[in-house]
Amino acid sequence: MEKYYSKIKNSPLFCGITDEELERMLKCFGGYVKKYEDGDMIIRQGETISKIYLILDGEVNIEKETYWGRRIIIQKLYANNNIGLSLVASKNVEANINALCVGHALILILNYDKCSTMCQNACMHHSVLISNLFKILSKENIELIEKIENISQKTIRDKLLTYLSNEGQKHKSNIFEIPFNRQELADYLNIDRSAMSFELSKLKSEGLINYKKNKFVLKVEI
Amino acid sequence: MEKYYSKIKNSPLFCGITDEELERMLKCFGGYVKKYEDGDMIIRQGETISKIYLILDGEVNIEKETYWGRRIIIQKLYANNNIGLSLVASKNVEANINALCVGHALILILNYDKCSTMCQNACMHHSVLISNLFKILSKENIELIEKIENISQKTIRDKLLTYLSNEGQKHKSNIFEIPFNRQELADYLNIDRSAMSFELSKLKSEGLINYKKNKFVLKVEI
DNA sequence: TCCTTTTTGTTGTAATTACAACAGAAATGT
DNA sequence: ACATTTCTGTTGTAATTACAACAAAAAGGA
Repeated sequence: MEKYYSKIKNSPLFCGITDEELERMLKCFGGYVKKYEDGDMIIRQGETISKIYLILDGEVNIEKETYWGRRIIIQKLYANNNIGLSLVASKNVEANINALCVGHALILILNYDKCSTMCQNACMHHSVLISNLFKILSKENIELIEKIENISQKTIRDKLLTYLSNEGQKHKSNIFEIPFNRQELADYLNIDRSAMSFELSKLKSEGLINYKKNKFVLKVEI
Repeated sequence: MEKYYSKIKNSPLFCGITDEELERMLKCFGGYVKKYEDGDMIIRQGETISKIYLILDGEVNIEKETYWGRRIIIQKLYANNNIGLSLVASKNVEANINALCVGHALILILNYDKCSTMCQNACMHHSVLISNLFKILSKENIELIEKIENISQKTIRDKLLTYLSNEGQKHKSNIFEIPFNRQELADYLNIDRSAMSFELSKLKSEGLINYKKNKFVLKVEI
């Protein structure tokens, strides 16, 4: 557990909390680290969630399956991100997503019930933590709206250009790597993979973008 | 101002806060009520937001305009909802949406800066408020994911069925009113209005749904 | 009431997409 | 290095959609 302290300390979740406080809080919240392997379900649609999941290492896809069996990728999460945070606030809310491990991952798991009841008045750190939770959810909210913008474009071309432009702005650069392979990107943008590949080629041949595997270059201002 | 107290008191934002506390907090946060008319911009894309907006009465559309000039309706908000809450957490974040008044609306406006600095240690209500903020954002998060589910369906038919099914579940009934007119619903689901009308007619003729104006009846389990 | 405006429904056509099937490239394991 | 598997790109066709143009219905105002 101790070997993860530095990682945990630097997460937005524990931002503004000192080392000794952190140690006490982790005990208080029954914190432990769990390993997941490729394909493992960390959160399953329909479950009731009362734990806070913090990714220490690895990659997690937030997905949904349609009634007709198609996969929707809502977002991809990395180290320092929380999984399903919006589900712990209200008890009796069923998870509306699946959280799937991609490759190996290390997840810190905290008991939010203990966090919210035992510390309500006792811990002065509780207010720092809940303030952090608010900030984290705010960021996630903004990212979800960005995703809505991406997939709300009319054509495959517009979806790609909007997505790539947004990624460029996030990286503050015209050169960046995207976190998806082609099939994942298609499932994220809700389009057919082969049609997407075709459109990417077209954009490349027109000189608007360049790419090799996951590395993209934007040659235009959108 | 006093005449709005009962409305304000019953909002999720001030849940768990007593009457006297509320009065003190409203003064402390420089709270005031502002009237908006149809088409007024409450929040404009690109602005930096440092105020909390609480809808006391009326209807507000959260929208985005695409690069190509098309309207995207992200969500429709009503009394007791907050506008752009995710924007106040981090200063220097530019609004990624427009908030437009639909018809008349009454909005309570609070100064979040005062709320977060002055009360950091002084007010014990601050922690209640920030806990409420977390819960509100959680709910919004879940709704955004639901919207993503709706618009991620492949065909117009699937989008309509998914949307109507989700609305039915929310109302816990097969009979319910939707908050959108046809054009708004099309802009919410990112589809063409006329094509949507055509598909609605088809669903009605097939006996899967029934509707008249905004009142819908689901005749199947989805 | 009548007229005007707004909203909703209908239809045909051009554009776009999904899908399937396959080829080529890259990655992986032995 | 080779075989195998996974990932990416290409193409043709059927299905779906956007768009425009218009008709019908409903709502609102004088």
